[in-house]
Amino acid sequence: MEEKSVTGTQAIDRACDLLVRVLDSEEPQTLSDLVGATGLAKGTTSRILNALERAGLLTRSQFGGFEAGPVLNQFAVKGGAYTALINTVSPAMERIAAKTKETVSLAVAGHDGIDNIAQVEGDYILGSRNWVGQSVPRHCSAAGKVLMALAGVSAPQVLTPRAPATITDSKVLDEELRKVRERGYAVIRNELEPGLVSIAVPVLSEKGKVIAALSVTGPAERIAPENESRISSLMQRELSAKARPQHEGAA
Amino acid sequence: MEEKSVTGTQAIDRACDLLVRVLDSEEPQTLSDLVGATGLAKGTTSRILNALERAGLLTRSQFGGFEAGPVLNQFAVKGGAYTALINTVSPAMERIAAKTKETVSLAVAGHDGIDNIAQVEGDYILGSRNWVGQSVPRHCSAAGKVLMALAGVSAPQVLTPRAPATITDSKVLDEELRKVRERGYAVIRNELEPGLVSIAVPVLSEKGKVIAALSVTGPAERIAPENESRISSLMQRELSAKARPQHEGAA
DNA sequence: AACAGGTGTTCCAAATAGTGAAATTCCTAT
DNA sequence: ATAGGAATTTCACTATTTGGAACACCTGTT
Repeated sequence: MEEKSVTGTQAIDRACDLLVRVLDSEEPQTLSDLVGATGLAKGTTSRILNALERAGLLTRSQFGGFEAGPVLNQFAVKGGAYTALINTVSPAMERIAAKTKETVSLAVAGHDGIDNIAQVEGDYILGSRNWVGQSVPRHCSAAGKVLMALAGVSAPQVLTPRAPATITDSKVLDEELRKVRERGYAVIRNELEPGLVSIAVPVLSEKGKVIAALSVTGPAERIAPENESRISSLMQRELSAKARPQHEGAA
Repeated sequence: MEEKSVTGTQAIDRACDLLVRVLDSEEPQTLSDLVGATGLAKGTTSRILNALERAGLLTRSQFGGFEAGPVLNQFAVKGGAYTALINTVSPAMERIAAKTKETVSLAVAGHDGIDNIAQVEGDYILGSRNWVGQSVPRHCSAAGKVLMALAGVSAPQVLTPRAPATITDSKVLDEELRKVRERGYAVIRNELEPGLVSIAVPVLSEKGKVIAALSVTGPAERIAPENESRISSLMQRELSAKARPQHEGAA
């Protein structure tokens, strides 16, 4: 029940799997954790982890267990590929957060799901917590719908339910994506978590390609269906204002 | 001419090598680049790169060539392991930069060399450029000397010359490290680049372990040998002031 | 001190899985 | 259309990885 038979890389696939597991977990992963999670033989796992450590990709935490190694931490301080995008969009995010008082997030299509790469908190106490560095499924996030509808991101194979209203039928999802293309924005309501509403609009590159999605997230009680359109317009307006130098309204 | 015969991981070692090469280069690396650099067969290289791409560790740049993939970029926005350290030390770095007007850098022992993880620019125009995310050899950097002398970091196998005064004899290096332990700080002068002087002091964890090195770097013309001791004391003072709340001298 | 209990590493024969040279496909430019 | 370069796939061979079990290594316990 895996991919479509790719050969010649068993060992490397296993190594990658282990590496990614370690990177995706908050806690250092011990050998036994990883053996349990992957089902690999203990000896094999040990050998692979040592190879990854030797390459500087992993390191042993002083409390036991493996975590990201010097090469990756060094890569992280360089900033990664998303920095430019984040810097461009964050002024708009600040303005939207100031006006809506809700949490504003920026997301891109990740390897398996939607990756949240930046977030600005709103004023309300009841808001979404910081989920930068986390992934959510494509079919039950507003950003995911935008990226599937407008950026050619493919739909997940299986539409796993996450909340009462999660779309689990691919026909329904197709229709939903059609609506997103029509309106230019996407909404989720009780689809990811009960009571959670999120509205997302596309972020365009200079060449007009959809490269990311910007979303406003808050509780259903504060974001009524009749406000969805207003909020999405606000986001689009602030996004397209990003290029302009700040000389509006002053004097 | 490699390591001491580690077996059972040829494929993984090759994959790691390719991955690290891509991460360490600024430019996307094409298949042929990597074939040339590693000497692997074209088919093998292609297969490995595809496996790394499948895992989300690499991705194909739109201009051709491989670069860091979504999994690693996602890891990078989370911040990596050095963030806490950088946040703790940066106030001291700011103060030192303000007082010395020279560039101040924070470095840790990386996988192969000394990794620069943070930097504060001084006022002078003639200063070191931003080298965050870059590595320098242990034996010809002040931070490297500090970490070798006081943090148990091992000396490089071969002491490659980099500048007129680079230490290339391991006896001399041992003696130099003894001096570093005695004084509590390290200096390089024409050892990394002609005309470049750097003074480094250890950064301690709460438990008193040396975990990083802080250095001041500038041209030989501005940093005379008789000032080395003064500058190192200044750094140590500002570093140890880091814990104190700011209630000194006010009112 | 000796002993569990748990964690990580090394050994080894067996055969699976990776290798590389060459052929093929895929582009892009002319 | 066609040539040229770059990446991928093929395939027979065997070098390389594999996994179970034995071994070492701690850390806390009686």
